[in-house]
Amino acid sequence: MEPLVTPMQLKNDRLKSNRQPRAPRLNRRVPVAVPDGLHPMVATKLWDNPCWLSFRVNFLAHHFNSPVYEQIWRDYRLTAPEHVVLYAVALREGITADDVAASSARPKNTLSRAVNALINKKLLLRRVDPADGRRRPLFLTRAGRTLMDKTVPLLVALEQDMADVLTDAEMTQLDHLLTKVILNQGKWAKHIKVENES
Amino acid sequence: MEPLVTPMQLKNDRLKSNRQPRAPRLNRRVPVAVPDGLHPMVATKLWDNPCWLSFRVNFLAHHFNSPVYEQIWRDYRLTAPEHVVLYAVALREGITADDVAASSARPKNTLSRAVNALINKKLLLRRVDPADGRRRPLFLTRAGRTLMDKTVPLLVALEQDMADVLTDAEMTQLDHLLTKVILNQGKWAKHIKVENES
DNA sequence: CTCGATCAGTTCCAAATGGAACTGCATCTT
DNA sequence: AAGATGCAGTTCCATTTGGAACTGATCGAG
Repeated sequence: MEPLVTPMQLKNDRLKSNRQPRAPRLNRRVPVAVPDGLHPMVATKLWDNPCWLSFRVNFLAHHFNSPVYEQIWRDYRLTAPEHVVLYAVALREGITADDVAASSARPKNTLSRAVNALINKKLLLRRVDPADGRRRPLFLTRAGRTLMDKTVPLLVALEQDMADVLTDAEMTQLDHLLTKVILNQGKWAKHIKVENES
Repeated sequence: MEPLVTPMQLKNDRLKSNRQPRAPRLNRRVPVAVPDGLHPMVATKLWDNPCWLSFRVNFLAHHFNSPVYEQIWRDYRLTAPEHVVLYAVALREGITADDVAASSARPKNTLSRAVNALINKKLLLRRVDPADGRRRPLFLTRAGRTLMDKTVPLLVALEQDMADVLTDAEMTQLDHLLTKVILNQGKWAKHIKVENES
């Protein structure tokens, strides 16, 4: 019988983990002050976790997405994939469903359904490209544009709340570093699929 | 009839977007060299998008998670939530399913299922905390530990491939900035739910 | 003590999801 | 110019998902 850990012990024991991190690449700096409400397991994943980057990025993505899509559903009855489509078209009219798929985290059949739902709701317009009969470029209707004028400020506001602790210089830094990693994608996305079982 | 946009035009037209960004807070620096394979819509979302942070973070999370979980499924027949649980317990034995839920992006019923599946597969052990009969602390079996010794290096390797473009100083910077934003969570997570319709 | 509040974990079930196969149009090859 | 190949988008359907209600145990107020 090994000793069990109660939440209280967890809270105070954070530093003597019974599992040493493997292959740490960074000099991990535990911050001077750990906020009071921080769940001890979140602290573990922040500072006792070999996957420092993927945890941070996943955590932020989740805690940004879920409240946003919850509110967009409550207030405007749009599902997450529907809003993804609408948002992408708002950024660039005339894109196709495939363009949305390529730049988002959803498979194309999910987006196909979302596009059709939005067309039914009269928020989106689908034409046929006269130059290439396979492509169906998408456009916002007036109602769609009006809707985006309400939801986009919401997203921007949450982003700004999130990034608020950062100085302008830090925001620029963060933008720069994340962009650099994303642009490097071509070099890492392939590494993983090597041992195909087929 | 508005003019339609073909993929070729899209590729070359990236800079004269027909939609001006709203409320830009950063001096967005379009990088000197845009990589060749970059999908034009990804470029739009990078540099013509008021939500610079959430896009980057979502993009990275998705392009990290999906290949990793695909491979873990192929090679070890673990679902994503199962691996999430196993990974969390490997970081800290004796946590409960609730601790995993609090530090991950999954609801607790999904994790409850994953825990039971892992127990069936003899990878996880669930005891009862004698000090508090409600808590069921989780531990790895020997097989579970062996499995993690194989999958964790995989995740670490992909992370390192991702972060490879960054210098050590930049990695430290990025770690620091993301951590800062996460620790600020208490201040932004609440802002959104204000207009409850009930 | 006892009763209501709370908490960890599970079950239920309607809905969303996504891999794979399919349709139909366009382009390439010879 | 006909067949092969490729691409955008859709459909099918088994599986997963996750909100909500529930169970069973502990805690805490009076």
